[in-house]
Amino acid sequence: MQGLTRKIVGDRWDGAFVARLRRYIEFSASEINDLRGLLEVEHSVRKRRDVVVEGGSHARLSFVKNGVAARYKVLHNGKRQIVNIIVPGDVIGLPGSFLDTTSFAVVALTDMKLEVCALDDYVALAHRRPKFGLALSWLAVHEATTYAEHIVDIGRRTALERVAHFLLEIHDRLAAVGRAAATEFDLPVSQEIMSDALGLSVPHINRMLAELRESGMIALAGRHVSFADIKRLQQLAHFEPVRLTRIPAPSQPSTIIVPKRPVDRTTVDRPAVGRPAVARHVGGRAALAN
Amino acid sequence: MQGLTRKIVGDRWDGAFVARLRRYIEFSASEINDLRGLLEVEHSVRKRRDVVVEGGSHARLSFVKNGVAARYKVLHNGKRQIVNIIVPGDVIGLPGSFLDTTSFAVVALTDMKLEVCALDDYVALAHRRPKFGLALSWLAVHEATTYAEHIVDIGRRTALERVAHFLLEIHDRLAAVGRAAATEFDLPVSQEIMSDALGLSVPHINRMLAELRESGMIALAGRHVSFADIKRLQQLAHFEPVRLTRIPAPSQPSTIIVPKRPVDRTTVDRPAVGRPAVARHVGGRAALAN
DNA sequence: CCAAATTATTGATGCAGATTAACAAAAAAG
DNA sequence: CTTTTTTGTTAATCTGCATCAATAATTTGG
Repeated sequence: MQGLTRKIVGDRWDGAFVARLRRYIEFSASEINDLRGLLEVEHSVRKRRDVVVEGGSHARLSFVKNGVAARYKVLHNGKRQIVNIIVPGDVIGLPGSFLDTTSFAVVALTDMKLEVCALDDYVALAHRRPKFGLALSWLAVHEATTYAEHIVDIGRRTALERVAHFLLEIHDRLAAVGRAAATEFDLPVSQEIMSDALGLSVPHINRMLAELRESGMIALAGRHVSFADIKRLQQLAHFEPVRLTRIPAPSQPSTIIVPKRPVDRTTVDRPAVGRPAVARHVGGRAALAN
Repeated sequence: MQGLTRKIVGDRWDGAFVARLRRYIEFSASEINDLRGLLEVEHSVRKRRDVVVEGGSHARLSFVKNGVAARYKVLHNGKRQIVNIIVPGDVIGLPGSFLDTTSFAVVALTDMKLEVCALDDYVALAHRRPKFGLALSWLAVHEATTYAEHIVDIGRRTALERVAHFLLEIHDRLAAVGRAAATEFDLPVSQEIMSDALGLSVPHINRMLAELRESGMIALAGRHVSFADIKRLQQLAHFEPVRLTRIPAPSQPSTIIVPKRPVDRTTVDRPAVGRPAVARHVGGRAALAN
């Protein structure tokens, strides 16, 4: 299973996390340096342990250098729902550190290495360097988008589609940080984790994986997954990777007060797509942007 | 149905949206004024129309002054999943304006009034006034948290629990912007919308509502809902409102470079809660924060 | 105020996926 | 290398909710 740990990028001190921020906006060496000043020395979390992100004034952000975790919630009926799988380059503490009544937990699925930073310090940095505040916004929006995709997954996809979508998403996110090859990767989670992430039972996950194998879309060897027919798989799963725009550069660098903008032929209110976007049982194809 | 429109706060020009930002951090009059400078004149969207939020350089943020909308995605199999119900004080365009491949749509469920602002302008403002960048982060984190709750809802709650949770959540969010009384409100959505939000069929939504009524937890008159036994309802739904911390004030106002922090007895790695947090079929109770 | 469209309600039938229960195969631990 | 623990696999049975269908009540719009 250590094919998973194939170290490619992100193991240098400023690896995965800085790379992640640079996906949204460029940072100068001195800016990166300021951020570095906030980071505590590297932390380790062992497999199966909880990653703690206390709220209040002890809130922190943890940047994952290495390893995989799951953010989850347990209901009183004993059922657990995993909300997101966390991979290198992701940030832990994004919902958690901001919540009064703290309600999601994170458990390490493998041994992990983290860079930890006090939220207060990060906010102070953002006051001096606004780009960091914006970068945090983009990070949070990215997170929200991933969650939105998961809602669609669980709410409206069949079991087979869900499993296919899960494989494609995890692969895509690992590949984005150099942890996966083009059409194959080591799945970093057990079927039990998948079941709690997808709202399905373990036996059924197993059957769906078997079905994907039998129908020739994937090949499985232990936890090593290869996409034998990625096109068909993507089509089945209705998969579309999440890609954010970059943070726009400010048109006029600063200080000038922008005048009130005139009304242009804007946004809002338009004929929609022919029929009632809210059709009774079915719906047509999707409408527009958001 | 116009009990819904009981105008309390949020109808003055700087109503719901500014109030929303102030939930996270205090703004001075001059700061608010800068924001005001970016807003285009008020826009209207008619019921059933799509709210357009184009991507790329035409991206915009729309602040809901009035009315209700739904953010959704339609799959190729024709099924629609509503990801979130949008109420006054919410922002439209948070995922949408940041996505390259634009994949979520927003439809107005009632007539709406919006304040629209170009994303580029907002970002430029955030460069001058870092607080706005941070406020956007908090807004996005709030959004992400709501979505996370929806994942749990759809993934692990029974149909009855889901409907109960939906009612409580919408009520809580409406009450937060002065659009609902303490234990009653006008449900701003049809059962069909609920069905697409909760991943259930319309007939089943109907049956679950009937069951909640018969068991004495709610009373229904058309779309007017009263919580007859809110305690029991909350318990059934395992409901916990989303409450974010406020943005911490910077300890040293600015410019001073914060020195590298020493390692304190930190976060991470701890015995977890007794047994394997990842138990086979069930799970124990929740563990820690995030 | 009437016609058309949308929304709510109720019932009968079927299936996707849960549940339970073994057992096999791998990892981990010693 | 052996024991223990975790993970994977398969099968039999049961059920929650979808689906389909039809009708009643509302709302909207001309």
